Amino acid sequence: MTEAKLPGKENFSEWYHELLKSGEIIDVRYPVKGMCVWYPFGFALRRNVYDLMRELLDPDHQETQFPLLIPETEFMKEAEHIKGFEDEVYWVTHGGTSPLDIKLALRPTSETAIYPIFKLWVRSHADLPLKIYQIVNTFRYETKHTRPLIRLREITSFKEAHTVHASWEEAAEQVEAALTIYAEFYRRLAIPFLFARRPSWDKFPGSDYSIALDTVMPDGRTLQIGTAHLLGTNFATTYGITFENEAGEQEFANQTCYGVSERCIAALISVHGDDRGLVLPWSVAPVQVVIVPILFKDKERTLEVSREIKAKLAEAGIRAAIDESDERPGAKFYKWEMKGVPIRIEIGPRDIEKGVAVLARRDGKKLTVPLDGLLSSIQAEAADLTEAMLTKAQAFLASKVKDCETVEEAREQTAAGVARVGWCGSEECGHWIEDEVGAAVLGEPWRSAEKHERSCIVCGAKTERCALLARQY
RNA sequence: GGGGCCAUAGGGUAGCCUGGUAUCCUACAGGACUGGGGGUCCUGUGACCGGCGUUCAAAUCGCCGUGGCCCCA
Repeated sequence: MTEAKLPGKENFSEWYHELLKSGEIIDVRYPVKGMCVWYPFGFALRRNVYDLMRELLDPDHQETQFPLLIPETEFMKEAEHIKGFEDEVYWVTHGGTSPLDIKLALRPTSETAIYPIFKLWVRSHADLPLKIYQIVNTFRYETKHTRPLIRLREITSFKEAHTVHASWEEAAEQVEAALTIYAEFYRRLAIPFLFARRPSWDKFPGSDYSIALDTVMPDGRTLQIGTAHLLGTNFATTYGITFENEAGEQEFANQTCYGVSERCIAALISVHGDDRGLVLPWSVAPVQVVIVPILFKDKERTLEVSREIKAKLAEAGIRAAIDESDERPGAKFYKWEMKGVPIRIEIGPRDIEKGVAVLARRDGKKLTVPLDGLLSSIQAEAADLTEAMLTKAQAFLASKVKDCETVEEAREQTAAGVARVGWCGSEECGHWIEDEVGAAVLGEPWRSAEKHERSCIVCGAKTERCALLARQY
């Protein structure tokens, strides 16, 4: 079944590409640059992950969907926003053979599709706050190298939320609420990350400020896996989103937007995977338990017991599968390990005689458990496994972030990790750092408790501020 | 933005320099024996990225396109 072994994870790029294929996540062979196909198994994983996202958003947001095409006239309204995206927009210029009067953009993100409608939906303070989200595909004509799930021309799974508020302060609170939701989302996926306030030159075009979540990939480069933007009244002014306040006056609304894309899946795969393949958290694994019957002697009896176990697990809401194929047991073990299944149950004639089963965790631990306590054993091991994954991932991230005092040190550190350096916060010093260190300024840590006196690595000014530096995907 | 490498069955490859019959592994299909960590044997299916050019003849040489990977900024 599963063919070639994976290259070692230390060879990250090769490992990642091979795993997408062998783990049946993404088929990269679609003949358009930067556009990939979800295998059914990968799509099942995607669905579970996005169901989790919905679960977290739905209490306070409404899901919706806006069109893919945006008329040029709307798209071109917000000057700063256009500047940020115009080089990477796909345009629809023809309907059949007739040129269109007004070109249509394939959304690179949906602000300019949504906000003209927000203008209609928002009339009075009673309509606020308005909080919606959609999970859609977006298109960006990337000129750099595309990478499956990481840098795409068609982003297939962009979860974007858009909110409207009466005041700037309330919008800023919403940004914090969004970050809290994302933190919980990634906690459940056992993916640790860093919050950073993006530097002014890297904020979302048209925003007041942007907060990002970055995780650290196995090679030490960072991956942005979520952003939240305080838009203030910038777009509201452009699109005329006003509301009547309690005093009866028309006022511009304050807005936020925040998004997560399938990069969350890239992170999931990269952070947890090992040399044997995917390692998926229990909460989102398409197959949580695989039962491998050991078929010799009384095959029918073994299959019968296996099916009973599967039925019992399914009844408890566990996604279980039996591998009844004609492979040898060893081949099945490798196959399902490649697919990241958290728990495997081996059951053969000898176990049935003794009333037990062998339970093997994806992290290698193996134990024999009695059949009548199987369900609770699985639940306990699943919880422990998830905890172990998070602990391991956190330790890795912690090992990849270091305080640096000098440019040389920072340069060395960012070769395979994240450097934290004193930074006065000026744009001039920021650019200097990027040039000299040869890494990007991710921004200033956000929600970080620890503050202490430093000096700017460039100008030497005393400051409590600092910057996170890294090579980015 | 700059530079390099590459494209041969579903996947991985040999052949290309020096033009002529496409190699091996794996996967897949059928069968037999097997079965607690990638089984064995038999039989079979399946490929030269696209276009143009050079040539008696192109996987091989040239040009263009498309797609992929890596490095640097």
